[in-house]
Amino acid sequence: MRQIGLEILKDRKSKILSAVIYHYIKTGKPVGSNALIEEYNISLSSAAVRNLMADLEKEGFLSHPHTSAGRIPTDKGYRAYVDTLVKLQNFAIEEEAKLKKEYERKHNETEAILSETSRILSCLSQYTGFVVAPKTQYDVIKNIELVQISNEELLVVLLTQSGIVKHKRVKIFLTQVQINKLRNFLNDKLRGISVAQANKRILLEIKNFRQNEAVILDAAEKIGDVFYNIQDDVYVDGTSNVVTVENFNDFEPVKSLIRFNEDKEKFIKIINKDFSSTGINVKIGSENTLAELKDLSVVTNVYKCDKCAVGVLGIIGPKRMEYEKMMSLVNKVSEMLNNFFKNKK
Amino acid sequence: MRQIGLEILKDRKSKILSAVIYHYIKTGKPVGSNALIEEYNISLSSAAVRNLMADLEKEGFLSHPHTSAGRIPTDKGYRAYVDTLVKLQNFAIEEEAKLKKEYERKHNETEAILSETSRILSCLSQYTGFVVAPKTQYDVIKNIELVQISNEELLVVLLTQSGIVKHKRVKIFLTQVQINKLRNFLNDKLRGISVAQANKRILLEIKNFRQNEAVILDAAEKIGDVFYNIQDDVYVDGTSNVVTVENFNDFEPVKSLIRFNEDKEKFIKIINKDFSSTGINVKIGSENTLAELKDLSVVTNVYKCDKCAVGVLGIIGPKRMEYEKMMSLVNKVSEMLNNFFKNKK
DNA sequence: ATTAGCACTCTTGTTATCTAAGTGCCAATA
DNA sequence: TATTGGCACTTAGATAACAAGAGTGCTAAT
Repeated sequence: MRQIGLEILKDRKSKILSAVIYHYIKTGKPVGSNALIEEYNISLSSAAVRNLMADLEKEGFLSHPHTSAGRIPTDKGYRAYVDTLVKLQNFAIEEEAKLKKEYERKHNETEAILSETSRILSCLSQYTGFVVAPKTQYDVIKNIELVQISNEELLVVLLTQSGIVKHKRVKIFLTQVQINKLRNFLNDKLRGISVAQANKRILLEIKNFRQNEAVILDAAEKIGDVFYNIQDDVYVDGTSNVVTVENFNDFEPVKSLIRFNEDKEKFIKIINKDFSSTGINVKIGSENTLAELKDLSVVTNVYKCDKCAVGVLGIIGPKRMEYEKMMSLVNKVSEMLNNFFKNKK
Repeated sequence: MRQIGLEILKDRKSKILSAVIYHYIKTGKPVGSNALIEEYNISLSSAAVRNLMADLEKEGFLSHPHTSAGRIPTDKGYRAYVDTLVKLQNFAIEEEAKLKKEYERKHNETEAILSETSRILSCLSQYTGFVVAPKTQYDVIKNIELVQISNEELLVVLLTQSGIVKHKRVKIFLTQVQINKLRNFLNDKLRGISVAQANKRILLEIKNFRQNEAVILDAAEKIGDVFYNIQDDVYVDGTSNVVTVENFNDFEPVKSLIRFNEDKEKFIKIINKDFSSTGINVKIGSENTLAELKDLSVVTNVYKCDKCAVGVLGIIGPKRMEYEKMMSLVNKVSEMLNNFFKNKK
């Protein structure tokens, strides 16, 4: 982890850096020395400020679009800003109340809550909001239901602790009596354990239960495979918010963002890989492993369900975002989602 | 319905119109009189062509970006082109084979097929492809499964003829014995009828079955409500394809297209309203009721499942699209989806 | 009816010029 | 020695002038 603290940035310098970034985020235009001393009470001459900015540029925190332009932050600059200069804001009381109400309104369907949460994130941030569903692999099995839907296909319906319902067809044919036996067997043996463990457990139990009908055990084995191939969902909202001339002036970053959004599988993989550490997580521009995100910043947090199954939520926006606000927002919303799942138990 | 046939366009004129639109679609630049006589074998002078183009402009088929520019088609021009001048092309044999293979590969999960179909549409068109799932209201009930998931919530799982699985939580608590009775009751009475009729049928049957336990009948009534509020799904792919400088040079149409895609409910409503007539359907620019689509063209066709439950599929692209190709594509893909559902029965 | 020819219009690209913003550096200063 | 005022220098961006090119509309001739 990079450690760029106030320690190594002399006090005055860090004040300049902070002011430059703050101002750039507000205006989107390169910040000159005069603009700085006018708008922030800096008791220095413009020349002194220029010297300091030149230093900050040498150290890699700021850069120059061209010789005669003001300074703009580099990714390293944003990073220092986020690491040391940002304080989480308190939420406006009205907004928090509004949020709470939203969650109380429809509290039954987990999927609806997740989708609503991504909408809330996008609305309040004015950027792209997303919620990756609790990782099914770490989720706990609550119930398994079986329905014969044709003479060659059985529908397996899985309900997890976090309230998510998944279903999959499997090539199996059984009589009603056999289905009942299998259902009891599966629920008996798998209820309460994680989805990831399910397959192993089935194989284990099959060994112990040789007295059961072979057909049923074969079917159980087949169903075991289902648990490996469960695709998690992701809810994305507000992509159009990011599409503005203000944020970008050519189509490429926009295109790649949309493409990223459309490829759910990739989305989930990347998000889970890069953003699964606990606590608020910020990746700025090139810090993102994915080329599609190199002109964007991502702010995330994990949320927990039953202390083990976890999901990730967050926002994606331009690098020039109000980090304080966004981090506070993501923090608050993940808290609320935690609460939702806590009450669910 | 507009009727702009060859009847009212004198033969030579319609040839000019056709050539102008064809050329504009290819190049994207206003078409001048010289370009026309050079590239298409028109045995007229440029002046004569100019006169004809002036006529076509007066009649509203062409327009002028500015005095000294060539002509571009109006929406009315495109309409005439599509209505009278387009012939469906045959599909390249390799492409058709590729398509067929795709459908044979994964033929079990209906949802997967629909999602795959939207991907195929987007890939082959290079625009946005979409598939609206078969209208659940017109779909036929195949099976209803019930799972008590807590001491206040019952999960209702609905499987339809077209292979789509829907689930919803309902505030009901029953014993296992009661659940079994209710399940039998529901499947007995509802299997084979359409989702739209389900609620009415339940109410009817409740009257006839007063001997049953009141708790169960109350639950059945509650479940009846579920059938009213089923949200259909829509699968969209390739939105990023439409986002190019070639198609647009400002962000607004792109933004509104993305926003439209994100609001599934609105999407489905509009598509169902405007595109549910059978046969290939084309709406050009301002012919779309939705402002978001006024700079785009939409090509759709319906697909049938079991002769009654129907869905819509199609593509959304710039007005300047190759209509022949797109209409042929949509036609072919809807045919294949029809086949998929026919084999399913 | 069709065409050749020409004046006219408008876009596009190029070049030159000017202005404003902002830097970098240096000599003066407290 | 740290800070400051001053000044030369650089660059983007705006504006205007100009030429070239494309294409039209109209008219007179065929």
